[in-house]
Amino acid sequence: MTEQLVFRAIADPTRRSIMTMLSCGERSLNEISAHYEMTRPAVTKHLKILQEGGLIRVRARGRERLHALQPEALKTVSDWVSFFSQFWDEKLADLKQIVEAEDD
Amino acid sequence: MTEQLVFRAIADPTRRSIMTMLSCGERSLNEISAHYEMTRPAVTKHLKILQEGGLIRVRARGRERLHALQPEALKTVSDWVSFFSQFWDEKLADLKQIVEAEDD
DNA sequence: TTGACATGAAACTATATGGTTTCCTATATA
DNA sequence: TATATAGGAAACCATATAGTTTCATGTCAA
Repeated sequence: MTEQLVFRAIADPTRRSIMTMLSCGERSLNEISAHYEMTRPAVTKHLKILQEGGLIRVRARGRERLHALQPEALKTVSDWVSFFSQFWDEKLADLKQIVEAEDD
Repeated sequence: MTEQLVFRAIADPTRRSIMTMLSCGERSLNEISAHYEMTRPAVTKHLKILQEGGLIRVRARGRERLHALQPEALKTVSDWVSFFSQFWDEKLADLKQIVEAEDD
């Protein structure tokens, strides 16, 4: 099941931080790893897990690999949380239903 | 940071399954572990991690320990996802802002 | 075309995680 | 009070995870 790959991907704080960074635009591996204490291969592994969860996509530009956010994968998480949100925010749940109905 | 404990708690499929089960009402350890192949001590560990994430609360009733869902802890996740949802669902993000503004 | 640069890959390590078995304690009840 | 029941605790195990170092490969640019 792919759902698990998303939850696994967002479970690590470094990976969530990378996602935030990529929300500003695509970045090369070097640009990303410059922001962390860990080595480049360590960041590469995080990027691979993000990719497996469908949260980023990668494209080559010359010798660089540019990583871009693919936030639609978070719909999986959003939907899962929404089920429980009915227990703490009826209003939000209702509005969400309205919004989703409009998409039909 | 407590945020990490929530993401850690929901990272495991068994724990997410337990949360779904508890959405129907509080359950004792025996009732919960009856639904899984694993042993009782294994379920106990999952419940402890859910508790550390603030996702469930536990109370004693005689020799039983009743576990109840505390879904408000998922607001942490909801807020985090909402930041990214602006990139894939502007309408939902807008409505969410309206809802939250009403709470002031 | 040679060197510098961006990345990939492999081998290794330490710790976290998810599970087990065994035994102990507390409570309810025949 | 003796016994069954609900759960806690400790010791242990296998695998996954997060990191490292070292070396190889492909591409740009002087």
